[in-house]
Amino acid sequence: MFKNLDCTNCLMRPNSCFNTLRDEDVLKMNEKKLSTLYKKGQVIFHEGRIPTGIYCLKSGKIKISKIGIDGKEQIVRFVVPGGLLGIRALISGREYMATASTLEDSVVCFINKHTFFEITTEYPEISQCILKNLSKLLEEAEERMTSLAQKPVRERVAESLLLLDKIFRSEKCPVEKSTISLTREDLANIVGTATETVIRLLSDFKEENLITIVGRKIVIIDREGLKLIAKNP
Amino acid sequence: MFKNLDCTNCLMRPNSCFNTLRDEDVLKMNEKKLSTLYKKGQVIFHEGRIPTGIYCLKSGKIKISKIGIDGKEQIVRFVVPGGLLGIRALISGREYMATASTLEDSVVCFINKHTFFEITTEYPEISQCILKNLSKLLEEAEERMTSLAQKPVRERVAESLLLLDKIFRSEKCPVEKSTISLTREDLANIVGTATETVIRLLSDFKEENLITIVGRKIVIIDREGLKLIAKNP
DNA sequence: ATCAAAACATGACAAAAGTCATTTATTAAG
DNA sequence: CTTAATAAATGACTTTTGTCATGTTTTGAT
Repeated sequence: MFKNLDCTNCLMRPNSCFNTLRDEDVLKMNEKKLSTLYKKGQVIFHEGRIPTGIYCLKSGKIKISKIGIDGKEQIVRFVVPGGLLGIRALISGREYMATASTLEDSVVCFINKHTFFEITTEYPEISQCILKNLSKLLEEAEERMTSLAQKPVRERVAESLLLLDKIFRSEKCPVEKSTISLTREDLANIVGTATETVIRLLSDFKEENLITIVGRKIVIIDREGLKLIAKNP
Repeated sequence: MFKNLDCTNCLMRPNSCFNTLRDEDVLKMNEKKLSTLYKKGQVIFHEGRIPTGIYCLKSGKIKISKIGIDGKEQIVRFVVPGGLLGIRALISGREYMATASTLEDSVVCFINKHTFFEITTEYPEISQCILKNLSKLLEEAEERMTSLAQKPVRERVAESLLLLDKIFRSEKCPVEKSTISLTREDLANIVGTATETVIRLLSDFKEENLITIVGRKIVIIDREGLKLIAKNP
C-alpha cells in the first residue's frame, strides 16, 4: 500500500473543501483516511461501481472519463491536487457514472462514507464548498457542450491544448513554456474526434509555429495564437 | 404583471426543493415572492446579467441556452414545473452563464436572494436537495457531452426526440402518443447541427414510420425504434 | 378569409471529418 | 544496446455534414 500520510501538514488541505476543519476533526479524519499511491494509468474507481466513500487528490493528475459508443472513451474532466473525486456519485447515492484514472503517479486519500457524512453534517461550510464546486463543474460542462456542438475540430483542438496547458502548469513550474504529455489518443478523447485528425492538426499547428513537438510531448509556444484559433474569450 | 399566487396550495411545491417547509415559512415565502406570467418566447433572465434571486417554475416549459459561436444558440437543458431557475448563478455569486426563456406560456415565481438564503440556512435539507439536483444536472451534462462528442447527427436527433418526448409528456397527458412542438431550429440547437440536417433526418424518420408530422408538430409513433437508433440504454 | 411573415422542405454542391492501410518514431523492457 | 511494443505520422479515399439557393407550407394577425 503506502505509508499513511498526515493530514495536519498536508499542503493540499488549505486548497480543498476541508480547509476550515478544527484540529480535532483533522486528527479524526487523519486516523480514518487511507492514503494510496497509484501508478500512472491505474484506475481509482470504475464506472458502474457503487461508491463507499470519497477520494481527495494529494498529488498527481486524474482524468475522469466515460465509456461511450462502441466502448470509445470520452474524457469529461480532470482533477488536480486538492480536488475531490467521486463526490457526485456519493451525493446521488448511486453508481459512479464515470471512471477515474491517473495520468501520472498520484497520491490519493480515501475517506469512507460514514466519516465523510459525519464531518459534513458538522461543517455546513463543507457542503457549501462542494455546492460551489459542483456549480463550477456544471458551468464548465455546459460550456464544453456548446463547444462540442458548435466548434469545428480545429478550434476544439486548440481549445483543449489551452485547457491542458492550464492543468499541467497549475502548481509546479511557473515557466512560460509548459509541456503537455498526453497521448494523441487521450487528446482525441477530450476533443471528441479521431486520433488521426488530432495528429494532422498538431502537425498544422507545428507548421504554423504555434507549438513544437519534442518526442511525444507538446510544447505551446504561441498561446495567443492558439486562443485566436480556439475563439476563446 | 399577474395576480400573486398562493404558495400554500401550490401544486408544484411538493415537487420542489421547498417541500419540507413549515407552514410559517411557506407564508413568509408567500408574501415575499412575486409571481409572473411570461408569454411564450419571453426571456426570464439573460446570460451575463447578475442574479438578484431565484425563480421557481410553477407551470410551462423553459429552455436554458447559451450564446455560442457567431451568436448561434445552444440549448443546454430544460426546466419543467417544480424546478428552480438561476440557482447555479446564485450559488457561484457571478453572472448568469445562460439565458432562460419560455417555450410556452409559463408562470414563474421569483424569490429574492435575501429571503432565499434566509430560508436555506434554516433548512439544510433545501441545500441538500439543491446539491442533489446539481449533481443530477452534472451527470446529464456529462452524458450529453459524450453524446455530442461521439454520436453522429442521426443518433443525436433520435436521442433528442426521446428527451423532448419525456419533457413534453412529463405531467399532463399520460397518452402514449406525445407531440413535440418545437421549431426545427430549436431542435437543431439542442442536437448541435444545421436546421436543414434536422429537417432531412425528420423526413427520414417519417419515411421509416418512426414519427409522423402533423403540421409543425412531431408525433412519436415508434419509441423503441428511436431508442434503437439513438443507441440509448 | 386573406395575406405576409415565418417556418419547413429539398436539391446541388462543397467542406469537414472519419476510416483504412502503411510507414516511421519513440519508449520501455530485457 | 537491442528489440518488441506502442504511439505517431501520412496518404488515399469515403462518408458525413454543412451551405446556399429556391420553392412550398403553415401560422397568426388583420
